[in-house]
Amino acid sequence: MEVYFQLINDEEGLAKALEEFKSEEYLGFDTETTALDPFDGYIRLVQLSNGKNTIVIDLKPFMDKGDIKTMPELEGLRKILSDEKPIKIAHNAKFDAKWTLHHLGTELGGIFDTLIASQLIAAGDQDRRHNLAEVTSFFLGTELDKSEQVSDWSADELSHSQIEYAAKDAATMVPLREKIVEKLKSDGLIRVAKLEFDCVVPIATMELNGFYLNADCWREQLEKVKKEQEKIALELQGMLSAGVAQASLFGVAEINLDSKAQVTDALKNLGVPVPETTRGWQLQPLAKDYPVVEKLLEYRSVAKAITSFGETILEFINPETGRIHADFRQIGAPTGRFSCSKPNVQQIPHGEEYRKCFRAEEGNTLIIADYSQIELRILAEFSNDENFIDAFKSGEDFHSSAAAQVFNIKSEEVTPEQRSFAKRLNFGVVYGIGSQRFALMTGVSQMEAENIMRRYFATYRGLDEWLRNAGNRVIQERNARTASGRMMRFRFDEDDRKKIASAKRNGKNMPIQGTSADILKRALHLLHQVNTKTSAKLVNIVHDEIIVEVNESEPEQAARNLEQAMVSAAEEYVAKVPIKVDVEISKEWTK
DNA sequence: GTGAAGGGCCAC
DNA sequence: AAACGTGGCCCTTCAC
Repeated sequence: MEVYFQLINDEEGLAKALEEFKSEEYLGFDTETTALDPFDGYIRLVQLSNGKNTIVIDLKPFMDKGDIKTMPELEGLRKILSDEKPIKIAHNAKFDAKWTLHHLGTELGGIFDTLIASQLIAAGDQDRRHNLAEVTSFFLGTELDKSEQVSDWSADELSHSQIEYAAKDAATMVPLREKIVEKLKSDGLIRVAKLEFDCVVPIATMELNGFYLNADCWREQLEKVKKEQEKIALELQGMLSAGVAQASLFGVAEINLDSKAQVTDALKNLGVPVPETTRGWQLQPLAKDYPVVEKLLEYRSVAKAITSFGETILEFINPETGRIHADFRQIGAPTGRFSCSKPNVQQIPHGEEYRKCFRAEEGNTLIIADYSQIELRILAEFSNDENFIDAFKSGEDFHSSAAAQVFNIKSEEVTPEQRSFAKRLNFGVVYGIGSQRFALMTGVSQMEAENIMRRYFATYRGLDEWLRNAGNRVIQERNARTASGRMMRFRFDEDDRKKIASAKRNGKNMPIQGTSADILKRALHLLHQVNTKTSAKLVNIVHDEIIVEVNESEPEQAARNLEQAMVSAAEEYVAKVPIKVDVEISKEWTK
């Protein structure tokens, strides 16, 4: 592909080019930066293209003159980027949004993200890749040379090849969007695409904001936990080696407690009926009969917290901001959920000793808000089940209400055991639990488990029917959808019973889990609109939870704003069931 | 040494 | 025989 492009490095050239571009509906948009992290480098090039003409703006000469965040010479550029129109077409717009926000002081407005669109269309197909070269090849059938991507963008003089590469990336965006839009339309993905695009800037902003972790607090807690781990390790070592001591001529044999093979051997030597795997839920039932198993589970839960989050999490504290700027993937799962890494702040253990180290900075406070039972409310909405909906409408403890209905007794007569059955089933049905698993987790016999499940589904006929239909539907259609139209595709052979069973479970779970993700994303958009007018800063999200940091002088208003955004978002998708959001104002990430 | 696979546990 | 959905990250093991 030949591209007509123009290198711009002064005010006059920029003004002239932008004059031509500002009335366009769409512009291809890209940046070249000297680093991947906006805290580590600067923006070298900004490229804009209407498909016919492409401009490559070299920011270096502007930077040499002063602060590019405020200089009047760049006002036109900042405006075209922040305006809703023209819509900027970018691949992984979060990246460019972070850089323009941090270095140009400009919040990107009007986004079409070809990466997100490609992921929506692939709908969970693991074989598809979504880098720009692959996406271009898939939708346009043309090859894109990315060899200059990692070249030195800080050189005084950029090579012709570098500039041409930069121009091509932006120019490709315009025809690429046209092809992608066709596919979004034919797949019924326009609404969800809009939902996702609206979410890009809130997430970019959140990543720049970061989440404050108090390092001293963390180290202190770590010391305590390490001591505890050593103690438990020693005890476990003693209990396990009792079984192999006879085999060792030298007395006590050392067992690597982190080795599944060695631990399994040792357990067998002690006469423990070790199941196929030694995963927690398999071992749990044995814990009450075998103290060594209980000790092992204790060791593993302590060890996990140390190994996974130990010292390494401190390395993620940015020296400039003193905060953790984790990496969020907007479509991390095919259900639409976010995933998070480096570090995964969606996976911090619940224990207060860990969470209390995540807090507001001096002078601020946190607002912690989470949806109450959002997935079950979505299931109630979808299934239209009168009893299930009533249990929510009553406003009482949901699991108790459910237990009362299932066991046909008064709420006040529900025993803790009955509530526990109901609770586990309520959660389990969302995943397509089977009676075997239910029996194992509750400790009742298989037959008893089947009985309880039969009662449960007899109470909630509508729910039962919806789940069956969802399972059948996915086999017919080979896809499942959420309320926003988000899609997940399934591939299986007619006779592959395992895959079919798995697809059925997915067909039940994906619409629920995915609609919950839709709602959270919608809430982030609504929240962002009001946050920009206040000091409130989004700092973390965990699937059904949003955490905002705000000046301690005005937490009540921020809390109301957050709750309002979350409730409104959910009500766009859930109408028959009340939505409940629990809000806490706290200095620390604890409840 | 490095990298991938397997197994395990954390979050929701 | 029978698996309860989505992720990330750790450790061990094993191949090169």
